[in-house]
Amino acid sequence: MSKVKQGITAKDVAKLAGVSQSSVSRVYFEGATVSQKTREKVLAAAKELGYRPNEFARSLITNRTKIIGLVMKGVQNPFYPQVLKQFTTAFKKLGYSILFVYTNNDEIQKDDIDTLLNYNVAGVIITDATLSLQANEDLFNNRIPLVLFNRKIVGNKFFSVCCNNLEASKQIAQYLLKTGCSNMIYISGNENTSTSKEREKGFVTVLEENKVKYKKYISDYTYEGGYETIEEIVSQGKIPEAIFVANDIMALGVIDALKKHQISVPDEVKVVGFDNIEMSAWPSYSLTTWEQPINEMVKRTVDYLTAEINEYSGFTKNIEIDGRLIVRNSTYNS
Amino acid sequence: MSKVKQGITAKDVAKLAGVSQSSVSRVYFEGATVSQKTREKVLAAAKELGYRPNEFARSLITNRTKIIGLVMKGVQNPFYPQVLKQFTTAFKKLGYSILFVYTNNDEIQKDDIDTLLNYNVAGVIITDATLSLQANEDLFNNRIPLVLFNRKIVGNKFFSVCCNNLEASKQIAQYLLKTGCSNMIYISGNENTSTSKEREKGFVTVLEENKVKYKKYISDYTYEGGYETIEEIVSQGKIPEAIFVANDIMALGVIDALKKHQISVPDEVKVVGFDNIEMSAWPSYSLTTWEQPINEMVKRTVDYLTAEINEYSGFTKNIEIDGRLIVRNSTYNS
DNA sequence: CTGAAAGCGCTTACAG
DNA sequence: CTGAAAGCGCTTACAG
Repeated sequence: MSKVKQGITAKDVAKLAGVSQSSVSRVYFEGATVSQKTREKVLAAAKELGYRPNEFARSLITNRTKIIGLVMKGVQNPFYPQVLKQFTTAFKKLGYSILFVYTNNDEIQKDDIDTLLNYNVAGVIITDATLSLQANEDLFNNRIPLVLFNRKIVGNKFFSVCCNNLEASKQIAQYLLKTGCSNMIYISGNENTSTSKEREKGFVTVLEENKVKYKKYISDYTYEGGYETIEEIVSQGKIPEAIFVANDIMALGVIDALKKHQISVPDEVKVVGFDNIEMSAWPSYSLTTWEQPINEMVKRTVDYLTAEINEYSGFTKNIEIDGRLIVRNSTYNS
Repeated sequence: MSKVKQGITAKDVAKLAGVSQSSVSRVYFEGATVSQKTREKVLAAAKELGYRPNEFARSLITNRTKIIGLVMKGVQNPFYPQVLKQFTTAFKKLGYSILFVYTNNDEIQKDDIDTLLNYNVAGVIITDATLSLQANEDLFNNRIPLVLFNRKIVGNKFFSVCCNNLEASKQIAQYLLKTGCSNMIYISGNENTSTSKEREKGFVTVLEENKVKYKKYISDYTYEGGYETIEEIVSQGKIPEAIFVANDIMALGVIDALKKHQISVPDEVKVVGFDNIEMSAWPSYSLTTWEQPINEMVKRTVDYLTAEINEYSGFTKNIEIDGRLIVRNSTYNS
């Protein structure tokens, strides 16, 4: 335990600048008033000494931090690193840092949140998971605003930001109907996720209205899951005319498995994904998909959190943002 | 600014438990001695009140934190999310949290590091970038241990952890020679990176020893970069017998571009990548590549940092860990 | 083993 | 606009 004190404090700067420690503090505290002269003297002294205000002392008094806790599960799905990048960039501009928590749980538990509470984070984002009652209570009691990103919980007890999954999957069904398909399959993600449920619901609703046959296969939002589902479908000899896959990364597995069995996409089977991850545009896949409006989703999340940090209201709502269909070769032979 | 004090402090717990505030502190401070009776009384009271030690007050005194700063550039390359996941998991077990910094710079600047210094992080990892002199000086002056992960700077002034890029690329060259190729291309990543330089050097050294013709194309470690480089090569009519691509994500772009021009892999051109990202195993690519031993690389990084945190020595070394060649269909038609 | 007290480096009323 | 002083919630010598 040899860490030595850096030892340059506001006191040191004050001495060198010939002002009080309070004045030094005021220079670094947004909103405080200092004369131009004092400011200059302080900044000069600070620069000479290499002064840096201690965030911990600061937070101890203000009981506020400039840290946002970001809890993420699916780092394996390229959609989420993109989300991570955007959140980091957006919050950096606002002077916030990201405390990153990786989790394996579909439902965030108390101990995943504990770290964040210990650091008294200003806000929490959970990107692809929900959270346990206890975990939520801990956040609530500490008045820490929370956003569920790309997940929602039934009811209006959380602020969530998703794309409009229901409407999106309806439009996907309508698009596939228009291309003349009449025998379809839905491949789900993890069944307990709101995204998979809603994408199923929208899709199925339209198919049933149009009296079109469909079948559902349960998978898990991974490439391997998509791949193996096709193996199962092929082994049962139940190749449909179109497959709606609950996310892109699974859809890539679906396409690769179909290729392996020399089932032509889109001639024999049309495939539609969801997310518009970078890879869906790669020529090996050229996947028709639904673009999630990440920019807008991130913006809404950031706006809500900064507002709640500024003045806590506990306001909750399920925000849904429209995306758009991106047609590529997996449904349309150009 | 309506955030209300949670207000449950060691003092409150002390009152309820009928002990002094110091005793409460001792229960939560590892290494302090408390009697079993006191401990029980304190824990009971703490549980009743929902007490949680304030990390900021703690860090203010100890001048140490349980935070590791992780600076990452290439979140778009699937190699790095995997690295992020492993670091988060490893440090969580040790009670450390990750402060995540995303950067666009190949060379980390002072202001990227500033946040980390403000939070007095216990250690810093930079995964795919180097750092400016000033940034390094700031870390050094504050005795904050640093690891360059998957990058190194010439000389021995930093602790870096890489795979053995030189040896790996030599073996890749030897492997390609054995398959009978005699006219090769190296597609580089960003030219200022140590990884790209070393992979080039190892590859070229062996080719020159064997008097084999090669050409170098400069690219940028992205899928698009790989794709466009092939467009250039094709337009020049200079298709080689084998291409060594400095990382996998570029190699996928290379394969897709070759496919587009109906140049058969591996029959007409063999392709080798580097990293062994998940996608390289996907059947659409089946890319021969070099497996970076992420587990071991992460372990060595974590071991070094924890040792330096425990007792700072400033010790530096370039650690290089062996990987292995993974042969797939992009070089070998089974 | 335990308590009273000093102090970490700041912010923030309070006077002037 | 500025300074002296109190205090944020802890850890840590120091006595006992």
